[in-house]
Amino acid sequence: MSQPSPAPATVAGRALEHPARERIRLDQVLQALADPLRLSVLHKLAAAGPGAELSCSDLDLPVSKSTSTHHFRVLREAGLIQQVYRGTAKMNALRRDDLEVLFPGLLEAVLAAAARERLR
Amino acid sequence: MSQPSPAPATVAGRALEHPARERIRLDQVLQALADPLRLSVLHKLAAAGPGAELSCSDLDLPVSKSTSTHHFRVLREAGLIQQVYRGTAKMNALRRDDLEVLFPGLLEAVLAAAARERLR
DNA sequence: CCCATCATACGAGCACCGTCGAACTTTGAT
DNA sequence: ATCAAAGTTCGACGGTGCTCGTATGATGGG
Repeated sequence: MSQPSPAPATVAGRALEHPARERIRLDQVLQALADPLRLSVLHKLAAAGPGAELSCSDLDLPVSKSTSTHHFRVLREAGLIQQVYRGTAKMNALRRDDLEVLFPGLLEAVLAAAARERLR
Repeated sequence: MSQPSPAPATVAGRALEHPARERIRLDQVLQALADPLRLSVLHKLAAAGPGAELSCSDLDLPVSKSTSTHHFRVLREAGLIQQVYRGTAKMNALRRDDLEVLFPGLLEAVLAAAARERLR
């Protein structure tokens, strides 16, 4: 039953818990969005193009590593990003499709709003 | 004791502080949205039609009066709602236009997302 | 094999948030 | 003038969130 990892070939690391699409909760998503640091992570991921993968250190947050880990976990558990181990690095990607199916236009609107505010 | 309140001519009550459109901050908006209770307030206001005014008690939140006051203030200070005294009641209305100018599609997307999740 | 690198876990501190009850103010009606 | 209704203010309490430092674990290269 609970032995689902017959070594997924692609990646050697430990598994990371992601909420299935149907389990993504709006409250959690909004909560995750309501932090400037996390918003900046989403912006950078979006700006890197669709399907782009950036490592945690690539994103270069102005906080300690433990704090960084904390924010990435919040984003992952809210269902906003997908994380995958690649060597010693952990790669992050936006869950654009899942979010678009669940809450059409939401991510776009928020990112656009952030971009717009940046230009004031 | 301090202020005899020189009668603002428009309406009998004293004035309430609202952020001007240009002073509305996205972080504050998202923070305000990230609470189920406040989200439900916005939903009810939106459902009441454009320009609709509902009193605080009309919205009938499942919390004490002081808590209710707190949430309405958060919404007002974030720039999401406009409040006006009308007799003993305080009327609330969505700031649709201002929000649409600042962050096009954002409010719609959030409300639609909430509605969609309600149907799961 | 050892080590540097990337990230996690844990505990702690601190601030903020959501909640309440009680006392008060303002307004309109009896 | 008195009273009831609608909100506000205040202080308090508990929970949660953001932050850090230190110690720990996994990975890949020399």
